[in-house]
This record gives sequence, structure tokens and C-alpha cells, in this order.
Amino acid sequence: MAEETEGLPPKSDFSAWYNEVIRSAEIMDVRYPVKGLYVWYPFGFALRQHTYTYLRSLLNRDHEECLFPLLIPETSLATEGEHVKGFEDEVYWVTHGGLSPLDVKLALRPTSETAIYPMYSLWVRSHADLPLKLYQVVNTFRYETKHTRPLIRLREITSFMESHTVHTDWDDANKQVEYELGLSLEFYKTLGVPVIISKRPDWDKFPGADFTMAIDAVMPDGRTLQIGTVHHLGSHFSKAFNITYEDINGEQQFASQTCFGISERCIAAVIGVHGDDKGLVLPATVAPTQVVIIPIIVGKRGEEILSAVKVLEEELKGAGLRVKTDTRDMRPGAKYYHWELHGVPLRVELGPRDLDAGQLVCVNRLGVKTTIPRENAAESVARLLQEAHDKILEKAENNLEAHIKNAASVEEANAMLEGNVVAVHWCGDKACADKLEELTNSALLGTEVRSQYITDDEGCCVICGKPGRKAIIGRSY
RNA sequence: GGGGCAGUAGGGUAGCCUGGUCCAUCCUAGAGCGUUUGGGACGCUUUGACCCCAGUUCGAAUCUGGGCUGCCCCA
Repeated sequence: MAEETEGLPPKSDFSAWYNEVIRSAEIMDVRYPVKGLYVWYPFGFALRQHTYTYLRSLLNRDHEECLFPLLIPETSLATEGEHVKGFEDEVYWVTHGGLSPLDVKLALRPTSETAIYPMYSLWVRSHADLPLKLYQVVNTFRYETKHTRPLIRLREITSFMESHTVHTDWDDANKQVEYELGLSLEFYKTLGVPVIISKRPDWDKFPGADFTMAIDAVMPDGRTLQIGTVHHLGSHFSKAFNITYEDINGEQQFASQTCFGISERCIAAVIGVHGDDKGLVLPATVAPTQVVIIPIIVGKRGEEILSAVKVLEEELKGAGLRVKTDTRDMRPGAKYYHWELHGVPLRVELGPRDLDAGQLVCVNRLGVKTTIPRENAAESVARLLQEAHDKILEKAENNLEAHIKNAASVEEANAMLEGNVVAVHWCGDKACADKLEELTNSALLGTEVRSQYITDDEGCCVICGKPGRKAIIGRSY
């Protein structure tokens, strides 16, 4: 597939590092001849599979998976005014069937509210049908005009998990918002990616929502990456699409709704947050290969080593681990570099010395070497994987903490903004936000911030001096 | 949204300014054979490229225009 070159750009040159690691670690091939569309390599696809299998398992606790069509008639897309306005400049249109122009143009879904809700209107009849909680994992299309980037800014989002729920009232929907934020936290904790949750300012919320809660990761260059959103839709869409139910008193009521999305940006976050100068660092939870076994074949004992390695592989697989044995005809060192580039959490070496001593040499992706007894190897290996995971999460948390600053004034914020996310007090007025953004050359990302590194206390707006709450500002992808 | 730069084997590059010296340089990778294998092996043989479309010219990788694609910087 993709060929490796010796040495990546240093991760401190994040943009160059990211492009090169995406290619040489075989996540995606960016050479597909349409702007903003990329090809998943088998290795990248396997990473996606493991990640989304886990995401599905979380959702399946209280949602059901379903699948809606890709094409949305113009008439449905236009049903909710605010929503269509928010997306009109980035919709791809299907205008012809063969050579005949279509009477009603069909949109490639930029998101699926307007595909799903006409059906919800048919499905929801009574309070007994509620809550209704469905999700799907699909591709969506957005005609991005900004600089596209694999996994981060795409014209075809290939892996959009979107959840759409319907509730009897606003409060019940709000509980769902909190529940889904909790799910997101659990998901990202498993990926070892620490996040900041905040409420997007009104002018930046999802078109047609009451409010939007956003989940952001911080990339190594200090720019934030929005890796999840949960929207409280109130009854905007239920009124537009006539999603009503009969309540216990026999009266028709408009339902309240939420939607929630996570895309392949979650994989960009894993890559960006954990990777190092040698390449990917994958958490064992989603790594396509968790353990790679390298036979050290020296002199005449090759056969003996290979059969010992085979037994070990079966034993580890039997314990439920994803194991690969690298028997290629290469120097061991070349294999080490290869698997480090691919982020494999643990390498197990087995050579003549180990065979004689009844031991295995294990090296985790952070470079820590441990010698374990060959007896009960699966148990020891599982423990080492867990330790490695704890370590990368800890590293990621320390890194996030280092990139979050609290500032008491615009001057202080400006001094800290290079490579960081900064928290300041803000009164909530749009005019002050505009001024703050202008003075700091950054964007106001959100308020009502939930992060262990930011205290959401009261204070004076750094622009006007009126009382306000913390808001985070920074540059984002 | 605005500006800049670039496109040469699978990846990275030299050549471009000043058209002919180029059946295009070097590194890496791929294929075959052999010797090797505890941190990127070596030898021999071999495969493979000037983004697309026009134009200028006796002649274009090189100059001009357009398209497509990529990257960087600023808002």
C-alpha cells in the first residue's frame, strides 16, 4: 500500500506530520481525484471498524440502529426555514436522472434531519411510542469551500454517526442531551482523548436547534477540533414536520427532539492527540492489531522459533487479543519501525535467548521494555496493554491541561493564545463577543464550559466589565 | 472570504530562470535470485515518471493561457 519513508517530519511541525502519518501509516490515500474525497486504506478502515463497533455498542444501550436514504427531496430539505438556510450553500444536488431533468431536485444529505423527520411524523402517534431513539452511521456530503483535510474537513463525511431522538417534552429531551454528552465522554475516555464540553454561542448553534452542546479536543498545535455535538431541537422540527403525539389526556402535542453526531474526526483526534515523532500511538481499545509478535530468527534455530511463535500467537488470540505475527523476511529493526509507525500498542519479541530462558521481551508503544515469563503470557500481556492505555490517557490529559489557560484580561489572553485555548469571562452579549474575537484574532468557541481544567465561576466580562461566566476562545479546525 | 507557492516513477527530489546537452538526476520503494536477521541488511539483475487541455516554436518537463489537484499564510 503506502510506502514508508525513513523518518516522519517531527510532530512539532503538526501539519506536515499529520499529512505524512495519514499516508505512511496507511490510514487514508488522499490521491483520489476529487477534492475533499479520500480513500480508506484497509488499515485505516480496520481502525474505523473497531472505533465504530465500540461507538455502536455504547449507543445500542438505549438506541436502535436504522438506515435512511442518501437522497432528500428539495421539498423536505426546505421544510424547516432556519435549517435549510444554514446548509443551503453547501448542498450537493442531483438534478438529472440519466438525461432527463428531475421535477424535484434531490439533495445529497448534508445531515439527515429532513430525511428522517417526515418518517418520524408517520411513526409517532401516541405518547406510548415515545421516547423514540434511533441512530444511523452513514456518509454525508457538504460542499466545503475551505481547505479540506483528511478526516477533519471533508466533502464526503464517510462515517457520520447521527442519533435522532423524539420525546414528549422539552425536559425529557434535555435529559437525553445530558445522557448523550455522558456517552460521548465515555467514548472519548475509551479512546484516551480528553475533551472540553461547552455550549456553543447562539450564533454558532446548529441551524434549527434550541441550543448546541459541543465536544472539543485540543490538537497538538493548540487548535481545537470539534469532535461531537449534541443538539436540543426543542419543537422546531416537530412543528415543521408535524411530529405530534396523543398525550394521556387525548390531546395532540408537538414532540421535543434531540440529535447528536460524531464523525471520523474522532479518529483524527486519536491520531493527533496521541501520535509522536515515530508515528501513530493507538489505544489498545481500537488498535486494529493490539499485539505484534516479532520472531527473532538467528542462525539454525529458525524453525524452532517460528513454531514457538505460532503457539504463542494462538494462546494470545485465545485470550481475545488481536494479534499479528510478522514473519516477513526483514531485519527485526525494520519491523519495529513499521509497527511503531502503525501505532501497535505492544510488541512481543521471541528469540533464541528468550526461548532458552522461558521468557518474552515486551516493548510498549511508549518505548518501555518489560521481560515477562512465558508462563501465563496472555495475562501479563493484557496487563501491559492496560498499563500502556492508562499511560497514554495520562499523557493526553497532561497535554490538554498544558494547552488550557485562564486569562483575566484581553492583553493576558493575547499573550496566551499562541498554541492554546484560553478561558475568559464574558457577559454573554454578541457585541462583546465580536469585539473579543476581533481583539484576540480568535473565535469564541463556547460557554457554560465543562472541563476539569476550567472553573466555570462568575467574573467580569473582559470587554465590558459586566458580570459574566467563563467562555473559551481559540483557533479551531 | 483574501493572498501566495507548487504539480517530474509508488513516496521524496534534481533539471525549469536562460527551450535542444534529458530515450530525464539522486534517494527510497517494487519484482527476481542469493547471502543475511536481538533497532531501518548486503550483492547482482530488473521495473517504473515530466497532472490535463490548448497555444508559442523547427523543437516544450522547461515559455504563455485555462482546467484539475495539492500545500502554506492571512481573515
